[in-house]
Amino acid sequence: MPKLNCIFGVMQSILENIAKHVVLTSEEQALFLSKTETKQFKAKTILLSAGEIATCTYFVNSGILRSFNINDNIIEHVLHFACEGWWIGDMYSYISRKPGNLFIEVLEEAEVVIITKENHQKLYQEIPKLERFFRILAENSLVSHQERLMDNLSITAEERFEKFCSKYPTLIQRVPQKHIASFIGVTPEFFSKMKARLLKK
Amino acid sequence: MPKLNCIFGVMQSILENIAKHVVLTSEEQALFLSKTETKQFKAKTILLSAGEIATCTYFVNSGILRSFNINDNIIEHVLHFACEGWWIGDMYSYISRKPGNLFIEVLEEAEVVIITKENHQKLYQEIPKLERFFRILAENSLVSHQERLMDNLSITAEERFEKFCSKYPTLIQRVPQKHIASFIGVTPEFFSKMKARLLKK
DNA sequence: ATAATTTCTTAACCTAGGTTAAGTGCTCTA
DNA sequence: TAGAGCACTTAACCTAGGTTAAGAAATTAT
Repeated sequence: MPKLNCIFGVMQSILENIAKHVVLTSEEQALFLSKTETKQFKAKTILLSAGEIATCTYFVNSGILRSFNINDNIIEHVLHFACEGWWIGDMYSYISRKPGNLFIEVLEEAEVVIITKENHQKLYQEIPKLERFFRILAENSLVSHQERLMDNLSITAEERFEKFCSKYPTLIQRVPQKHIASFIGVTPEFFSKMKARLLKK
Repeated sequence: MPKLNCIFGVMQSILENIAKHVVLTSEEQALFLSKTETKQFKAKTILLSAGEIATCTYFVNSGILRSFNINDNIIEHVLHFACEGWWIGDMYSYISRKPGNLFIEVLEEAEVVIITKENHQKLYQEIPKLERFFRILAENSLVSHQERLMDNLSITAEERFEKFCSKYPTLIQRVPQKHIASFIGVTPEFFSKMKARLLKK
């Protein structure tokens, strides 16, 4: 595996991601990178478990992660997928410093940029522009959660599935369909039934 | 109606709200207030309609507003309530500058602090600390939307109602129950049935 | 390759919550 | 103070999606 390429890829990618919303000088870029750590994880690795306090935020350079919770009936619910160029974490636990409800798991071997809460806060002090970046990130995420919330209330599972397909076409091939079912808000059995119904058309 | 008291109340309130997360000098406070406008609205006033571009964000000093959308079947879905000390708006439309899907309506006569997008952006330039404030606001809002999303997938309408009651005890007395039904994600008829069932216990 | 484990499918049956409709209050407004 | 809307309730009936269970297919590990 061409490690150097990967590392290079990562670094570009997270800086590019930031550059979408704020302009950092090259010193600031270097400072930012010095406060991050990049790691490889194999599939099935659990980066965070429910009950733990989330001390890090993750940026995915390659591979796929998911966040999910497990309710009293031992049923998993996928909150989020994150593949190349996406951020993921347990925002509740991260900002409140209380034990969270989310698990974060690697679904497909991944290279992940890790920022600890400590470093994150130092970065806010040293590069105030990052407040703006993470504000915009949170606002965009909020908008997509609002949309998903309304979709769960006002459209059918079939329509949600179609939306998912057009929004995240690559994910369908890459993650087990039971997780997509969960993200959409139906059981794997119903998802399977629904898929068969759609194929007949 | 003691207009001066009201105005004074508003101003305190929004500055107090900001003071929860960032410290402004009194010059900055004055600058902030100079970029806002406070207005009274009667119940049933529509501040924003679906299809329009949201050019303002609202902070509620008194009264109650709600945001909702209307789907193809002419059914309303409440996204949000906002009473004293809450912010409300159509974040999607506001940040994308595209026509939104939300209506914002006054449910109970209200005094509202209005910030236009233009002024908001000037404020970001003149008081960069506000980036931090609105970052934190967006992050908190994100967390509560994530929780609501998971609740809609993993707990029953009855449990959601109980959560609503303990989270927003004052709203139950003040808002027509059909809107609470909608917020929770059930029809008014089912809500009524559920309430009767709960009273028997 | 082969066993072991996941994942996916199918099908019969079940239920939370939706729909329709009719009736009973409210509460504004005239 | 009437009466025109709203807001709420009740009840019969309906359906999207859940549950259970068992087998088939695909992965993964040995």
